[in-house]
Amino acid sequence: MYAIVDCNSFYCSCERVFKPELWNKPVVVLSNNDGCIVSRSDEAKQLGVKMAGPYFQAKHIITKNNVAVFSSNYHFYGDMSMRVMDTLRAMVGESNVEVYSVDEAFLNLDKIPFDELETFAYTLKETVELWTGISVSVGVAPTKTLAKIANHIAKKDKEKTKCVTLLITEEEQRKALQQTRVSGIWGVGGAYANKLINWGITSAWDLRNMPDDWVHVHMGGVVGRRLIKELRGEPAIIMRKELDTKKMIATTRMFGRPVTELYELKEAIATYTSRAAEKLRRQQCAAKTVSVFIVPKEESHSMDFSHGPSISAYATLQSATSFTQDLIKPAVKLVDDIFQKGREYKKAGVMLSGIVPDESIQGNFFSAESKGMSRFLMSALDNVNFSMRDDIVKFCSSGINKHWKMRQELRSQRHSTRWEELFEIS
DNA sequence: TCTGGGGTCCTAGGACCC
DNA sequence: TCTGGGGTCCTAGGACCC
Repeated sequence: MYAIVDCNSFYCSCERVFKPELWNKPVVVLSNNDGCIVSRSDEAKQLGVKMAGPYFQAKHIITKNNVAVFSSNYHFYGDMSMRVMDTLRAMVGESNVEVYSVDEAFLNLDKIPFDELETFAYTLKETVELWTGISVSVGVAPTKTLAKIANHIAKKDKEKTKCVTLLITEEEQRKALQQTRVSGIWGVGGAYANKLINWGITSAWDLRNMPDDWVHVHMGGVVGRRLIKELRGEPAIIMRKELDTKKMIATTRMFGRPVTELYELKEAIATYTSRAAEKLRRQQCAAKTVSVFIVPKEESHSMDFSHGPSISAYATLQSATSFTQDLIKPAVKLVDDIFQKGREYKKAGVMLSGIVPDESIQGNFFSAESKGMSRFLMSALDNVNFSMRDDIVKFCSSGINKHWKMRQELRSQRHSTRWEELFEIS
């Protein structure tokens, strides 16, 4: 049996932990650049604030109803997430927890006796809330996909379910699948959902009853086969060892205002490259490919928003590296190649790929002897930036003023990760 | 005026090899 | 006259997730 434990309105719940005056009040948290709404409390949902909708469009509802608004505070949320995950590990053992995202984790419950599953699910929920202040919903089922569906049901009617739903018997599963739209299935996104509905397949139950071969042809081959197996209660997506080494590392940001100058674009790219290189070193890896992209601002009058096409270029390095200076140089050069004078840009990003473990880096016959020094410099840099504050030491090419920096006007205090912002009780 | 920032997996097709 | 079959590796692109 699997459980999925999913934090309720995670970012909002984090903000509330240190602000009891917001309990039972509507709260929303914005994405970077204060662009979209990425977390809503139940009260905000009831007011009609849309998930992932642009902030400016919901502003009238927000001011009218006195909704509390926060910019994202990822240091804080990351720390709270760790506390939740540590609690789960303490309860089922480290090897039975798979952290799936910042606010959810799959648990393997094979060791829990069948008739104790329900009690255990409630204990899980209550313990996390008691130890961290974050409320969670728990879904339990024989496969991960069914557990996700159980979790949705638990969240949908909290009064009735008390945030816990089990889909153990075939009867329970049938009912749950019949009331779930195909678009609500984990693994079915917009494209497949539309396709399925056009075929007359509207509920998860309908999909579950389609032949394997049909699903193979129409839903991405083995991916689709796995999906319907899971819906039928046969585990096909197993617990994964935590992926500690990423295969791709990206740092991308919208700008706070449109950018037109080449030097500003270069500063931004240098800054993002530094951040990406830091992530790379944290997982003790090196990268062989650097790609850079910029997105021009464009007039758009269409209803459904989409970013325009991005302009990108990549460079393959002679040998994989994790040194910031060796990555910034090619990255900034790529900006020269793709920049067009006279255009406005709204977003840029850097991606590192071709990632290999650091110890396996092939020596380059022609590279200078300075490698030891670089390594020393990098670890000094990371230590200072980690212990003091981000970016206190940086490369000059990153710029000093950063007029292009994203907006973040409503960020809360980093109560749990910064001494000078510690929560005070008077 | 104003719309995030990360990631993953799979498939198809081309280049290349023997 | 006539030109195979099987494999690997890489990249681009499409789907998905939160």
